Amino acid sequence: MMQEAGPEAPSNGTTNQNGVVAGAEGGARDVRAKSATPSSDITAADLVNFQQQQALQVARQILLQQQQQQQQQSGAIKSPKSNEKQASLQMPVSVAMMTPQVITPQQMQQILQQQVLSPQQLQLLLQQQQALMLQQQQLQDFYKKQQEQLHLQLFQQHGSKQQSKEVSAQQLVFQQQLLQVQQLQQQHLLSLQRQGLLSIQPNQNLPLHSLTQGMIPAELQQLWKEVTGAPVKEENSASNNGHRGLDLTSASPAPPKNPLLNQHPTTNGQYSSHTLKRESSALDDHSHHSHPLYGHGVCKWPGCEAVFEDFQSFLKHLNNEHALDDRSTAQCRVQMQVVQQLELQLAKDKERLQAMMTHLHVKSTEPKPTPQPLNLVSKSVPEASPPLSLPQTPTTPTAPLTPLSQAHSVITPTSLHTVGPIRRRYSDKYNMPISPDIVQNKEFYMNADVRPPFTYASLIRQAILESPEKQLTLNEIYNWFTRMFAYFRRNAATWKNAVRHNLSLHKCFVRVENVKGAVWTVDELEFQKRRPQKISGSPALVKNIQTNLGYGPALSAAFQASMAENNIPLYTTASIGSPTLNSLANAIREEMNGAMDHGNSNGSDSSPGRSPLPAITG
DNA sequence: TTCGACTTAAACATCT
DNA sequence: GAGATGTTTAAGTCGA
Repeated sequence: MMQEAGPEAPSNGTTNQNGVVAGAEGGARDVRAKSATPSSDITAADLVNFQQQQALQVARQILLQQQQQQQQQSGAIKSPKSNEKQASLQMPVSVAMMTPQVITPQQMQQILQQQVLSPQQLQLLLQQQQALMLQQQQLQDFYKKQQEQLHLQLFQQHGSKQQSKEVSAQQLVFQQQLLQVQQLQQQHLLSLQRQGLLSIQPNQNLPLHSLTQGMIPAELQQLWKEVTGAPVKEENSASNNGHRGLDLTSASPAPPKNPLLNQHPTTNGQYSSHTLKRESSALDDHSHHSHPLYGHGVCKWPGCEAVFEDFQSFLKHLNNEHALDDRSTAQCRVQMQVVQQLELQLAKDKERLQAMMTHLHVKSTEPKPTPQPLNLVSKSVPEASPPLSLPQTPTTPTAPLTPLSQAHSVITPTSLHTVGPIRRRYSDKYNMPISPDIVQNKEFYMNADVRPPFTYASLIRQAILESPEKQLTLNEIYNWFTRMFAYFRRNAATWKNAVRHNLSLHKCFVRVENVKGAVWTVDELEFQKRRPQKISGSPALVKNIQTNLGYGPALSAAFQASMAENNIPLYTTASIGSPTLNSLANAIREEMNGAMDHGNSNGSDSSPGRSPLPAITG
């Protein structure tokens, strides 16, 4: 009846094994570019150069337009001489634009913000800003010149009325244009402020630190002290113009002292931009109090920790104390640096983890340079050892490495990432109890959609043995599977059928009629019987196992020695953060113990909880 | 190449 | 009748 044929049931277990490893390996080899990003390449000197070039272009354009307009408006008045005079204005203006004096607070703020802007954003803003500044400057200069010229003409010609009117009209036009440009600039500034890209008023002072792109931790600390402890120096608005003369090229033309801080400027820029936008949106939404800067009645602004009774008070405080000023901006930058540092650290650790996993994977897929301990041990050893195959989803960093032993046979370039049913090779023969691995990787198997590297028979047996009465109904076995393994929460049609099939197939599973219906139990003797006869029973078997299985004498000795320590240092060290390796050690122990058990006695149960170590070490 | 273990799919019977 | 349970067969993979 195909009662369990589900949509997910694959027609062939090998269909979904294709090419996953390549991607994973590619990911593992995802070497992050350490080189400077475009943004980090932009130094203050570059900015100045860029500004100069932009200024030249814009100035020429503006002058050209102005000249054309002037020619149109007062063509009769203009003599070739005056045109020459106008043309001669280009030079001083352009030169003037090249001087640092034209760097306004806005521009400086742009530079300050450069680390949080993408290069594209930066260019765009700079262009806009520069164009507006230039327009204004040009108009002012031009207006000045026009006035001078006007006076000259008036003096020379003693002012014919008509000319005077035309000149007045010219003046009016220029004044209007000047006003227009000023308005545009105001709008531009407003828009910048709205976007959170500009945080200070034109006359506000800028901390010199802000001009440095890369900051070493000491600088960060110093800056943090300044911005959190020292009062804000925003009073020198008048003398602030002194910063106009600030030589940016000397301010921070040097490359970042700490290259790490500038590795992801683009990302950083996006982040900061998003953060600011998010904050503004959060501020807009006063209904919810899950403000990231507000928690447990405390302002979480770095270095603040002010206590508030309600959210509204906090919001007021936030708007008043942490408004858009240079102090807040600097604090924000510091916080960004902190985050960036953490992200870098995380990236490093991720990379390290990837390298570790890649290394282990490569090792496991190597032809056979190293012995294949567990797998082969269990193979020749009789039943019970749970096959230890590597989980097929390296994408999950927490993938237990326990199954290393079998990895060489299970992990293949095409199968490594397979999540669906695959034809895995369990070279062991249920030799060992799987409980240590399952227990220690419980969390992993419960959450990761990874096929457990154990045979159905092993799992069924484990489920039954874990039950208080050592017996389970079929449904309870199902439940155990789904409870213990995320993988079995899907593909039910496949694995449930397999479970039933295994229950019926293996004699070790005995169906018992119970009051609550039919339950399944494990016949351990039958389970043990399934082990190859040639192995069981002889102490020499173990040696045979170890040698046959690739355990050289030295390795065997070393292995047993390490086992004697009961901790298996090699693995326990690595398993500090990874229960998998720890379970690998347990599995090895189990494997070895299983072999010894069968070598020494037949009755030994391989159930979890026993202490296999003495069997090996003596 | 053969064999055994294992997985998967499927058909079928029985029971609830 | 539908679904769950249980049995059996067949085909295929894999390692020894």
